[in-house]
Amino acid sequence: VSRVVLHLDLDEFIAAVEVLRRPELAGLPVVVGGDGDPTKRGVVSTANYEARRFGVYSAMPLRTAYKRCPQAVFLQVDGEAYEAASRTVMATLRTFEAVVEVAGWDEAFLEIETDDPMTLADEIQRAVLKTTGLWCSIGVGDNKLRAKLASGLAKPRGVFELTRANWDEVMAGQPTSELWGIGSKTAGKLEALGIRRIEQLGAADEDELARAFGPRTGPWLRRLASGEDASRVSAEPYIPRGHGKERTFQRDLEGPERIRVETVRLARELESDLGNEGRPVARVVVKVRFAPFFTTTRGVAFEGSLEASALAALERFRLDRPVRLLGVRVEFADGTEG
DNA sequence: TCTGGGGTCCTAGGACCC
DNA sequence: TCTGGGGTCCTAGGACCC
Repeated sequence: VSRVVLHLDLDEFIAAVEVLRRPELAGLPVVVGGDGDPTKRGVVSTANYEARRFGVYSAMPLRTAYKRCPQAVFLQVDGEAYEAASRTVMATLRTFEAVVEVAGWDEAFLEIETDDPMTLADEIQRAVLKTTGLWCSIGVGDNKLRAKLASGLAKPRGVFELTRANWDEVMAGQPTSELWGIGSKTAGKLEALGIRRIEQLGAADEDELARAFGPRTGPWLRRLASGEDASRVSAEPYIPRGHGKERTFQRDLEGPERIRVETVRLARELESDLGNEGRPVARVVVKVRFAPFFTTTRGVAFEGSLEASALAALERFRLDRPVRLLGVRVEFADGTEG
């Protein structure tokens, strides 16, 4: 018996939840994002596979999605519905003899003892389908990193095993951006150093990486390329470091007074989100995105009230241009750093 | 009428202290 | 007249992820 790590990832999660409660949408392209109006500012949260065939993907502006697939059904994001579906999925996973780490609405890691992880993964996949009607893909690995990458390779509705044994065969020739944590910026910077494929990153000079990416990130990038990962699956409840609320306005805000009014509104909404949790707030940070798309932040130590602190932070901006987005965020004083 | 909203972690520079 | 080096904390920005 050996310990394995599984990573479960629900397939087209948000779109699948929507189709589940509206069976008449089955087989149609469905795009979930914003308030469901594809002529407004907003992006795609999830497109189902039918919509992806038209080139519609997560994070794409809704207006672009609409151009590519005007016949799609556009739906508003309904966080509570996804939250409820997610809870059922996680409860199903906890019926197995495993350490379960929730890693977002539609993802979880499981650490479990088994001789036959592939069969176990099949069982889990069937159990989730049975209790929720949702399909998932499961990666089997010898650590979290490999399990996570394996679930991507398993999609859709599959199971895939990625361990030290087949790492090179599967990953060595892939572009560095396939790794979890390397996005387009880092991939571009690596390419400028002549590093395109994962095997090249694994063989790269650590000092050169440290110079280009910093003392921790550089060596970490090289470790990623090896597939090694010492982090543990943990069932410990997660303690958030902070909480924020931000809003993109359908029309840019003009003038400091409007901006102040909306900042106060956000601060009050955030306060009500925080409820009576009573966690002490250390800092309040205001984010301003000026038109067309230039973002800066300013923060102050918490003083008096959330509203007063947010206004104090706002005072540190020069509000001489139209504002596209405002955000207010708190950082908790009893955070878990250290 | 490109470019959401919720987060996390790391980096670099300046302040400050010894 | 010239001008150290560590360490830590704070802050804003960047990159990434879902």
